[in-house]
Amino acid sequence: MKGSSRLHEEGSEVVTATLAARLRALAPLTKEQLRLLAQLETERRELQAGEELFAAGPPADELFILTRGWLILESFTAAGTRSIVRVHLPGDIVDAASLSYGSFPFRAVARSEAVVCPFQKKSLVGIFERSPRLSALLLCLYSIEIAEQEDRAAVFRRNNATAKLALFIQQTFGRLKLMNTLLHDRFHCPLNQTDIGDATGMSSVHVSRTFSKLEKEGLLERHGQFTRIVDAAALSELSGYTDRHAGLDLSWLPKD
Amino acid sequence: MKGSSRLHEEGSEVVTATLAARLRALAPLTKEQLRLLAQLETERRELQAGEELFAAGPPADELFILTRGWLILESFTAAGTRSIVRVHLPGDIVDAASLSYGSFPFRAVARSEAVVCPFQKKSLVGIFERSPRLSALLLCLYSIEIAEQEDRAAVFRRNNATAKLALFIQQTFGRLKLMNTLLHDRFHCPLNQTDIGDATGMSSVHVSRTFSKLEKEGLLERHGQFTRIVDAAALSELSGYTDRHAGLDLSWLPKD
DNA sequence: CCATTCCGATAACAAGGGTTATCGCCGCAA
DNA sequence: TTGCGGCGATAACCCTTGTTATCGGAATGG
Repeated sequence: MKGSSRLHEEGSEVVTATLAARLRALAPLTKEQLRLLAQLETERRELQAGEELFAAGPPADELFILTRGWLILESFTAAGTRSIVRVHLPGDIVDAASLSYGSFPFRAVARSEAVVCPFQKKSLVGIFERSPRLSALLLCLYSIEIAEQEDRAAVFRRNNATAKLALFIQQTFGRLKLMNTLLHDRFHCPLNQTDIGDATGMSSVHVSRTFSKLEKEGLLERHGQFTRIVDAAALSELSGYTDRHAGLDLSWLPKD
Repeated sequence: MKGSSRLHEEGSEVVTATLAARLRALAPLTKEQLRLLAQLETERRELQAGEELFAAGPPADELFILTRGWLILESFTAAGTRSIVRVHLPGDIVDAASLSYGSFPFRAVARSEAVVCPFQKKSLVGIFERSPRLSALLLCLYSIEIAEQEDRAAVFRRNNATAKLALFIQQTFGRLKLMNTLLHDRFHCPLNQTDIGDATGMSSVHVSRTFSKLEKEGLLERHGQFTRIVDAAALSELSGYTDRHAGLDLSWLPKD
């Protein structure tokens, strides 16, 4: 039993997804289009939990597709307070916004064992030149990102810890479920309560309080790093969560 | 003097910009590319202050480019609390994220006299098919949007009213300055303190308190709806503001 | 000219959540 | 086995901010 981690004992699955898979989940793609996307994912780099992918500052001429594991984007104030800007899951382009910038504004750190595929920004040109459909789909991916970010900002504006935590759980779980025919209604999260606090804008103490409250009220159950959503409807009520991967209209996409 | 509004007396300029102007500010465009963009801005619709552009819910097969005035995007919780998700200025695609969605998630309301150019989502196909460069630039526009939204979320996470207000002022002023060879260091904002509160996640009372504090400390001055930034450096220190329209790297863009 | 409405300033009070500290559990290494 | 470090739970205290209410000025309309 020594070699098998508790993770596998409890039935976790390895979370894996490519960008191609993510886009194909949005709309059908031809073999040629998949081939174009595959060119972005030829290189491969493995990261250990805690390893830094990039620091804030250095010039950014490449981007990374996260294909396995969890990765966070963090920023620090002058005073040293950390804020987790984004929790990345497989299929994400890491720090998608840095596409336009000369240097990375945030630091990226793996929170579990992870795999990324680095590619040159320049390689995107091939996609823009050869496939209007993929160009449009990329824009859709970015616009979904904006929508989710707007949802987060909307909840963060009102200072309600319960809503913040509920939204975090729903969004994270929703995105895991998207790429993964998942483990029932239960998911594994390698972030500790301090991380979750920095991601939701609350102290770790209050994350603990709020988690306990939600559990006591029967909305969820926890077992170590695993969370089971018991009453999704009630959670959504609290957070105002809407699944931004549903309700899409991509009928206008170009064919090729 | 009866007909001339106080606005003009104090030297406000009419804030106007097209999407073409916005993109051209990012990177040089050919006449042909400008022509393609102009096709999105052929229709035109005027709005009065307070007029609704669209409600939350109805099907969305068209998008709007705001070319003049101020417009806000608002959402309401079940309890009736309002949150202003986004303040739109000329050159913006209104609710850019709704590109991918079948219906509008938010309500859009003009906050001053405004002009929008409606266009069908389908018309974007022409751009994707004919200009890789414009396709890429659109993606850049969206990624800048994400970056600004991330900045907002980062500040909203830490509950610091001063930082929230400072960031709001800096981001808004920065974007006005971008499209507008502006009025010195002073700008006009048609939003009242309740609006600003709903946009920054604070009560109108606290907006008032915080504004007064910033003024007393000599970081800014107010005269009616006009605000003059006195100490931009100090404001940035408070909010951690960085201008997301600076530091761009678009060297990788396709030529055509 | 007065009534009404909108808005910003201010005060008093309440509360949600941050801060700090302590404790206990668990896994891991010497 | 012991010691150490990371993590979550819990308690006490306090501060920032929300809430409610009142007031006064400015603009608007009859």
